[in-house]
Amino acid sequence: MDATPRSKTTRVTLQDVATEAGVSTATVSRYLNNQSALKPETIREVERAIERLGYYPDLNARALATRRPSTLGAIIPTTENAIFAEGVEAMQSWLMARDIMLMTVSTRYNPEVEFEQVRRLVAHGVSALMLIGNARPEKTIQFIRSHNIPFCTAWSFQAESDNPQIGFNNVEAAYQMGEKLIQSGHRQIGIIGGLTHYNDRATDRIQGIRQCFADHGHPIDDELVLETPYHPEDSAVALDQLLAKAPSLTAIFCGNDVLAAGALHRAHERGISIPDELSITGFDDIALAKILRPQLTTIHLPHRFMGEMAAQALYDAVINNEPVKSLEIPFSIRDRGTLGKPD
Amino acid sequence: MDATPRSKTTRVTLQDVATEAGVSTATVSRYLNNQSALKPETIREVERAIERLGYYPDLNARALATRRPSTLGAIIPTTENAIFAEGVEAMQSWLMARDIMLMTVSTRYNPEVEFEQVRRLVAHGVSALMLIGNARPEKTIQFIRSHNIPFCTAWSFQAESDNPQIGFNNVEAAYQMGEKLIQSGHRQIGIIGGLTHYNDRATDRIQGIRQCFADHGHPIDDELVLETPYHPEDSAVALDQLLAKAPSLTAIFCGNDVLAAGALHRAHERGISIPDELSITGFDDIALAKILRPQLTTIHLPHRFMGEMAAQALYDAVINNEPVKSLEIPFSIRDRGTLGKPD
DNA sequence: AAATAAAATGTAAGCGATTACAAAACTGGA
DNA sequence: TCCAGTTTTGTAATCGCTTACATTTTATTT
Repeated sequence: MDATPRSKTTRVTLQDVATEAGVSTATVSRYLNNQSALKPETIREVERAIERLGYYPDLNARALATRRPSTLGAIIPTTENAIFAEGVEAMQSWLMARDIMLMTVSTRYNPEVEFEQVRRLVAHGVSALMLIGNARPEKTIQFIRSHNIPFCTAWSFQAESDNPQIGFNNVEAAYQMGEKLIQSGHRQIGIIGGLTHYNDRATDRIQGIRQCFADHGHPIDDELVLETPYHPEDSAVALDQLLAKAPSLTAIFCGNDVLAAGALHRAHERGISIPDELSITGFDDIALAKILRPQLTTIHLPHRFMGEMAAQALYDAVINNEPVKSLEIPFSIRDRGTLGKPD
Repeated sequence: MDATPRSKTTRVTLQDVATEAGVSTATVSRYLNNQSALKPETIREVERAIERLGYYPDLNARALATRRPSTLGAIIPTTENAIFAEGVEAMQSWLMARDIMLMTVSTRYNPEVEFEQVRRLVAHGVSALMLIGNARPEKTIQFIRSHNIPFCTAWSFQAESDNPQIGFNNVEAAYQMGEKLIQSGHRQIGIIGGLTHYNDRATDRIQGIRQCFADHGHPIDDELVLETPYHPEDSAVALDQLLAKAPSLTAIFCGNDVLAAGALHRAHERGISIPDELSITGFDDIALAKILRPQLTTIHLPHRFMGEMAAQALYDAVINNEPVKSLEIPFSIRDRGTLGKPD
C-alpha cells in the first residue's frame, strides 16, 4: 500500500510530491483540484508520486488558502437524546457525501455554554452553523450575524421568529395532540413538560396543549403543569406530584418520549393501568416509543429528514452564497397504546 | 459588545489588530499566547484593539503555524446507540475544558467507511484518534501508525491485542453473566448477539457466554446462537426463531440492551411472562434498561468514565509525546428484574 | 516554415497565524 | 555621561496549500 515509512516528524507536502513527480506545486495542486487540463502523462506521473509518498492534503492549509467552505458546525443540547443524535448523524452523512465535515458539539441545555461553543466553532472556521431552537440570549445570534456566518435553527418552526428555521411547529403539534385527547373524552389532564428556560420547544409544547384545552373550555390549572429535566426519574416524581394534587386526572401530556417513559414506568409501579385508568402521551417518537408497553402514543417527527434538510439548506447557502431558506417540516400523530378513553 | 460592523467579506486578522493598536503582529501574537512580558500599557492597547475589532484568532492558521495539537478525532459506529453517544460526549467535555476540539464521525459499523473516516480526520489534522474496538482491516491501523498519529481503541480490552486500549473485557463480562445464569438454574439458553463481522465486542460477548456454559458442561448449540443488527425488531424476529427451534429454552442472553429490549417486547407480545417463563439478560446498562418492565438485568459499564479516560490518555499522549497507555475498565452486573429461576 | 492561437506548466504572492533573530528602549553602576 | 545588561518590540521567514499571471509547449493555420 502506502509503502515508504517516513521520518517521524515531517509531513509529506505538496512540494514533496511535486519534486518527486518532477513538476511544480501548481501542477500537483491542479491535479488535486482537477481543474484545467493536464497531460495524461503528467497526471500519471503525479498519481504515482502521490501513491509512492502516501500523500494526502492538509485540509486546514487548504481551507486557509481557499477560504472555501470545508466544515460546518452543529450545536445541539445533548447527544444523549436520540432525537438530536439521529438528526445530526443524518446531516453528517449528507454533508460527507459532498466532502464537507460537520463539527458537532453539545451544550447541555446551557445557553452560556452554547455561546462559548459558537465562538469556538467560528474560530475553527466553520462556514455555517446549525443551532437547535430559537430561544437564546440575543448576543449569540448577534455574534453569528456580525461574523457573516450563514446559520439556521432547527427542531422548531415559529412564525414569529426571524431566524432561518428548519423545523416543525411545536405549538400546533401539541395542540393536535390535545384535540385527540379531548376527542377521546379527557377533560382534566396534567402536563409534565421539559424545562422551558431558554427552550422554545418545551415552551411551545406546553403552550399548545394548554391553548387547546382552554379553547375547548377546559383550561388547565397552573399547578397541574410541571417542568422537569429530561430524565425518566424526574418524570416519575412529577407524576406522583400530579396525582397527589389531582387524583382525578385522566391523562398526562408529556413534553417528550423520555418523560412519557418515566411517567409510564412510575404508573406501572403504582399499579395504575395504562391506558385504562390513565392515558399518557409522548412527543418525538424515538425508537423507545415502540418498545414500551403499551407502545407510546406520540408525535412522530422525521428527525433524519430534518437533519438532511438543514444540511442542505446550509450547504446551498455557503456554496451559492444565498440566504438560508426556511422550511417547515410536517409531523404526524402516532396513535398507539397509551391513549385511551376515560371511564 | 463587539461593535463595529465589518465588511461582508474580510475577516479581522492579527494584522488588523496590530495596526489598530499601533504595534507589530508579533506583539499581538505574544499577547494572545501570553508569553514573554509585555508592557502593561501595550497590553491595554492590544486588548482595546481586539475589543474594538471583535477579533478572534483563526485556529486553522494557528494550527498550521504551530503544528501543535488542537483537535482530536473520535470514530464511532453510530451515535444512535446511547452507549457511544454518552462516552463521546464525556470525552468532548473533558477535552474542551483543555481547549481541544473533538471531531466525531460515525461509520455505521462499516469497516470501509471507518477507513475513509480515518483518512478524512487525519487530513483534517487531528493529532490523535480514538476508535471503537480492535477488529478491523489491518490497513486502518497501519495507516494511522504510518502517519505517526497516537491512537487508542475503546469499549474493548483484549489481552491479545497490541493496540493501546481503554476498555473492558467483554469475554469476561459475558462469562460472569453466564455464571449468574447457571447459578440461577438455567441450563439451556439461546443467544441473540450483534453481528460479529468486524465487531470484537459482539464476538467476545458471544464467546464469553458460550465458554462459560461449555465449562459448566452445558455447551450451547450453534443453532441457538443468532446474530442480528442492533435493532429491537431484528431481535424480536430472532426470539421467535429461537423459540421455534427450542421451545424449552429458559433464558436468552442478549448482546446488548437494545436487543434485550426487543426480545422482551416480543416476549410480552407472545404472552410469555418474564422472568417466570423466560429470563432475558442485557449488556451495557443504557438508560432504557431501567425504564423497561421488568427492569433489565444487565452489565453496567461506566461509559462516561471510559470516554474521559480515553480523552485523557490521548491528551497525555499528544501533549507529552508519550505512547498511549492502556487501561482496563471495570464492569459490574446489575441484577434487576429479567433474570429469574426456571421452573 | 512562419505566425498565431491554444494548451500545459511554472513562478511567486498570498491565506492568518507563530517565532527565531535582530533591533530598540530602558536599566543602573562606574 | 557612557556602557553593559535587561526588557520590550519589530522584522521577516515559515507552516502547506491555491491561484493570478507569466511563460513555455504544442497544435493550427496560412
